[in-house]
Amino acid sequence: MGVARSGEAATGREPGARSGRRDQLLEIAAGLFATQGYAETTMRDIADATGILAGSIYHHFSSKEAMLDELLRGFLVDLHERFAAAERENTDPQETLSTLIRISFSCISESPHAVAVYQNESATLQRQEAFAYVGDYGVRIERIWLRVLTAGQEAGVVRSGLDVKVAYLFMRDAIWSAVRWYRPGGQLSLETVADQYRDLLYGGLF
Amino acid sequence: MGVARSGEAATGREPGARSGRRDQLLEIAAGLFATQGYAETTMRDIADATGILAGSIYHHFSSKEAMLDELLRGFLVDLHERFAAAERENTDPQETLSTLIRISFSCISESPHAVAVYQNESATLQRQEAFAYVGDYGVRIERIWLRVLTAGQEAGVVRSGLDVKVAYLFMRDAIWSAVRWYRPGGQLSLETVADQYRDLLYGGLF
Amino acid sequence: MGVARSGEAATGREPGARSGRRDQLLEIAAGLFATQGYAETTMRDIADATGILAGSIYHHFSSKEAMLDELLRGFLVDLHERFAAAERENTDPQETLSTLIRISFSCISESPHAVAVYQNESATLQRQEAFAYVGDYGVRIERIWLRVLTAGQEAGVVRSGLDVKVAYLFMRDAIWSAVRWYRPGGQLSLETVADQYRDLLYGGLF
Amino acid sequence: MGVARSGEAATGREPGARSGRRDQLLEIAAGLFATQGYAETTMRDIADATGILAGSIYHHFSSKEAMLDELLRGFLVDLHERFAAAERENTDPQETLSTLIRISFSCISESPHAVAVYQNESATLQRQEAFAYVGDYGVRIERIWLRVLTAGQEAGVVRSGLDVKVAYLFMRDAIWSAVRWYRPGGQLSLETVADQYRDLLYGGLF
DNA sequence: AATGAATGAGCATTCATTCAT
DNA sequence: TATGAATGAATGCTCATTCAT
Repeated sequence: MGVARSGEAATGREPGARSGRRDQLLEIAAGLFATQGYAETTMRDIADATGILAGSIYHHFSSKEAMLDELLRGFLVDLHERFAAAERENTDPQETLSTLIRISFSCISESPHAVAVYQNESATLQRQEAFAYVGDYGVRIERIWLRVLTAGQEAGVVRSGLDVKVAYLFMRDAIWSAVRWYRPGGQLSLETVADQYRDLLYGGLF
Repeated sequence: MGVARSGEAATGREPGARSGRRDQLLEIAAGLFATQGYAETTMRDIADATGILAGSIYHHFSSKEAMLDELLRGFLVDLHERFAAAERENTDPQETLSTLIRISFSCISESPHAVAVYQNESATLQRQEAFAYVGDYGVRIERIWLRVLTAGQEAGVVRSGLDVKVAYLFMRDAIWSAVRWYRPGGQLSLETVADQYRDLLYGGLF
Repeated sequence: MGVARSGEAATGREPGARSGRRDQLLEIAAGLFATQGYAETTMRDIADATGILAGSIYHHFSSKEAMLDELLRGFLVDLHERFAAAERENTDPQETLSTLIRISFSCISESPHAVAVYQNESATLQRQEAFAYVGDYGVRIERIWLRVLTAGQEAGVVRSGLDVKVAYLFMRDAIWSAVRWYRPGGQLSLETVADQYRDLLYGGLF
Repeated sequence: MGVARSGEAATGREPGARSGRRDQLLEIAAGLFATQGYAETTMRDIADATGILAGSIYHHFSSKEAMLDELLRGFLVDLHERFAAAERENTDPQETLSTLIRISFSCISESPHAVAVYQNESATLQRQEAFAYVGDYGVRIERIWLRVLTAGQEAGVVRSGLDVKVAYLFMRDAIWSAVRWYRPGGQLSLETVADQYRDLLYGGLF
């Protein structure tokens, strides 16, 4: 978009804009993958939306799968890191849980496309060897949540009758599914949704 | 459909198995659509799994789309009817809500494939004219839940601070998403899950 | 045409109605071949129009090609016989020519479907070994016309400057093409058309 | 179309050959459509004859129908324009008629494939919405001929007893059908045929 | 005679990918 | 970097034909 090609100061690209086309392609692809589905999105769709020809994408990405991989891996690495940091830096289970929920909604807000793609495609993807890491990260993230929930139960702040695994799945699905209907700029602000969700979860959990 | 041909008793076909191939095909297709995705499932996949040739499917269904249509329409008509009946026959909002939740889990138990397909494909499908009814039924079902939640709020049993629309989406997503991970015959019985979900929702709602 | 198969008497079928379904099928097929084209007409089209299932046609005809064959062969045998008789029974070239033209229009009137099929498909068909006879009859018929035209030229009634081959093709195409636009029961009666054509041809020929 | 790429002179491409493959494909397709029929010609036939794979055709044409459309539209637009110009630029009816006939034979000589396809497929095509223009051009062309014939009748050079519509159909069919048997380089030159046809028509008309 | 299920070959079309320019 | 022509495998679908009932 508006890439000044002629010479661009002899590749003296300003930091932050980095490899323009590459980022642009990945962003556009993410949007299409999220709304149409990965399989339903063709390289031509991506190319058309970017204003180049399909074959030219291969100068930036080795395959369509590589685009999906980069998108998901970036998202999962970041998400896991943020969750892990939250667990590391907090001691109070209830506080930690609040942070995990807040991080989740931040992600929906910041990378809705990646979240949607993860929601829609991860089940199918995990069966492919190349995307086994998607399942791995899912497990690692689940373990964090389970540890926090268990700690909460031991601290007596989370209901003792609860199966923490069920509670985790319940929370995970409720929260992440919001990406499917949440439209930024719509009637509801993400904060409002996040607050209501927290109340609903807390009322049920504690 | 369900034509009882003379001699059916003679061939010892149990009632319910009815028009063999057609039902078999739809069931197999449903399973594949649910696990691989509609677009990712080829007519050959379905045919192979059934033990016939791809072209032969067209003796029973006019197109791949027709199979999806029959699957979704049957599911939605039935689901809507059960929800509508629950609203019609109950007066107490909390009781009604319990029934709606119970029906939802029944559906997940009885037609997991249809539920999964609906979960995974409805967003994409609604943009197609031929599947506009998918969105229509979604709206009708939402209205039922919203009426029940509002009635609950007016009766003072549902928290007054709650945005019923947000609460509905929260419940809907949490419940229906269970189809993605629930495996019949696994560690958790559906009843256990349903009970825990009801408790989590009630704790949050009331 | 009108082949009396053994057993016809046994079934007590009134003469003239003969083997009902078979004739009916061939007639319906002829109509469809004529209007949609042979390749574009499916066995299902024919079956639907007849009120039976496609597979059932094979109780009457061994193949789709067999239907076309029977249609064309019957037409060509009959046409050739009539032309040959006209040549045999007439002595005056101009009289004979008139008869040939009259026979042609009779055919268009009596078997418009067969004429149309012959017009539309003969070129493609002649390349197939099984339909080589179509070309053969074409040649035989052409020879009759050429003999009559040559006799007319020798008798001094047909213009001497004329290349009889060109004249024949001119006449043949003009006359038979009428089947493409002539609609019985329309504004023009076949007689009117035939008269005008004869005048146009005579004016040009003599 | 006709994009003069830099280096075209360098590659020594003669002007008129222009965008090689596309033109080549359309020409080859035209030949196959004309001799085998449109429906009977497969994309593989065209691709094989061109020396590429069937799928590659779609790089140049969006569909098989698009090829037919381009062929017919180009032919009809050109033919109509030439007929219209002839009517516009001539005052004497007999002279105009001569020109129309001459133009027709020119077309047969220059674009025999397009003429043949039009002859063979137009009847079937007109029923399809996308090819309605084929019928429209047919009507427009007919109107030109009818106006000229009528003017000739009023000027007293065309026989008064003639139904001009019948005369037109007679002429049209006789002339255009020649494409079916005329082979350039055969015994008869097109000029010879055209001359004989003109004489035959004039003898009949005037 | 007719049905209806099935076959197997073929068709137009799509699409990720490659590569010379 | 980008183009555009080409590939080759796959996809949904059609259709003449067969055959047990």
